[in-house]
Amino acid sequence: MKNKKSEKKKENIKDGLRAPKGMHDILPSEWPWYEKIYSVVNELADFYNFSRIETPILERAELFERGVGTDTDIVGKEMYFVKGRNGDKLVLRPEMTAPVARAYIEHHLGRSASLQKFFYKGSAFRHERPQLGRFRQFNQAGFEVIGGSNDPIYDAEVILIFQRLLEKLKIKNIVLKVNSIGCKVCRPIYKKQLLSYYKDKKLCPDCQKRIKINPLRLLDCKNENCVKLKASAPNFLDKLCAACTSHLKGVFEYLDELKIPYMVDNALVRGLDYYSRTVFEFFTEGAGADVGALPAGGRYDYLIEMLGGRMTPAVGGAAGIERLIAVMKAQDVEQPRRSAKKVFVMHVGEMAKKKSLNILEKLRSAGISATEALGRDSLKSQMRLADREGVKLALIFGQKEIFENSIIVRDLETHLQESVPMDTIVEEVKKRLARKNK
RNA sequence: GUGCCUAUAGCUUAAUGGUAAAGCUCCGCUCUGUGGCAGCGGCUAUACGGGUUCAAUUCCCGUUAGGCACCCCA
Repeated sequence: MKNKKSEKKKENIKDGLRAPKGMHDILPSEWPWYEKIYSVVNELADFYNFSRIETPILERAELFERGVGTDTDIVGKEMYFVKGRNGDKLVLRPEMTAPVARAYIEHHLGRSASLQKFFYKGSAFRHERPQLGRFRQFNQAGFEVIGGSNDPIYDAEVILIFQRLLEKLKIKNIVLKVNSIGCKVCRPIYKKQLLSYYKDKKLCPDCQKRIKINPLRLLDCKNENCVKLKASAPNFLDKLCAACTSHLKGVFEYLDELKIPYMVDNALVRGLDYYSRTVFEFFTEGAGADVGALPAGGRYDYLIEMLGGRMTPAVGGAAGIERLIAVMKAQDVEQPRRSAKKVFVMHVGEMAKKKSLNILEKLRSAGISATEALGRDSLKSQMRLADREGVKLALIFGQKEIFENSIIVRDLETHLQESVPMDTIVEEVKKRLARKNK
């Protein structure tokens, strides 16, 4: 029925050799989206004076166990383990804040300046079921402010940067949710109150787990019954200690000053152990893909200490690149385009083909990005390709031009062409390219 | 990890219990002297395994992969 060849082919490609689940090739057609986002991130980092930091993709498992917490899903069930030859327990980083904190301690970065601002871009890995805007390998860009004081103005600054990021990417219908999850003084007290409130209530199976692991999570259960219970549960915002209350108030004041709209959401609870006080998440509302949290983050005043450093206040957040792209696509943000080559060198005949190599190099060394189709001999097909790529100028070179030591410069937009001396080619091309930009 | 849905060419889609059609793309030619077009020709598919059947791409089961929701999160 079927030939053996095709069966063999199938086994190889369709089964064994595809990319691992939840991990994707970023193909040339996708790169303009990434590049657009990264260029905005770089620009913001520059404007707001954040310096780039890059940490290894592998870290010791212990870093996340201590920093993020073994009870969290991320660390408890989603880490990829990598065996070191010497028995080291390494993991693919599931997030980037703990590694940055580790680097901060390890290199005594707090010594060179009391306040440090970092940004990073890179992949993180979590073994979870892939979904819209959620992958096992995903890319994040984050901003962290470490050291200095715990002034709420830094919380506001981090939020501001992500607000600007979303604006610059033309993402609409942004909703910013802000909450405080207290500090080590008031959180335990609140947890106790929450537990005693829920103690004899009937909970959904999920919440029965939550109450053991992270009682704060009870507040964002979607189960109908649990939602009802929540209504009369104690509200953390009423129970914050004085210091946390005034800190949160400070954040609100700065956000007001910056005219950044936000809503207080006392059900907003971040999953990682290191957060304290301010937590925030951006969402999109209504039209557009619901891909969960967009940029999100919060304050983590205890993390550095938990990792063995000295008590150091810090606040930061991260954005998932793939989620931003998913939302941009869903909201019909215009696809960023790879900038087209401006100049196409065309040849007619063998001799011209050979000589056009030098013409190309001459242009390139003058800083002009030039392309060609030296594999095609028909001028028509070269023109067709140039047209498809949106090239501005065609330089046509054949027998006649070799003889005259000239070259034809054709403007593919105006359809006008003229023959110019070969020696002036760089100037002529520059002149014409500049003309377009006025 | 739990649940639901899906699987036909590179892409998008069609059809059928009797092995498949089209558009776009790609390749070649017309075409070594002028582009967006055209003409002609070409490559490539029923995810995998099993079952029912004279016959399965079609019906059933399993696997795998993908999608979506939950959980959680960027």
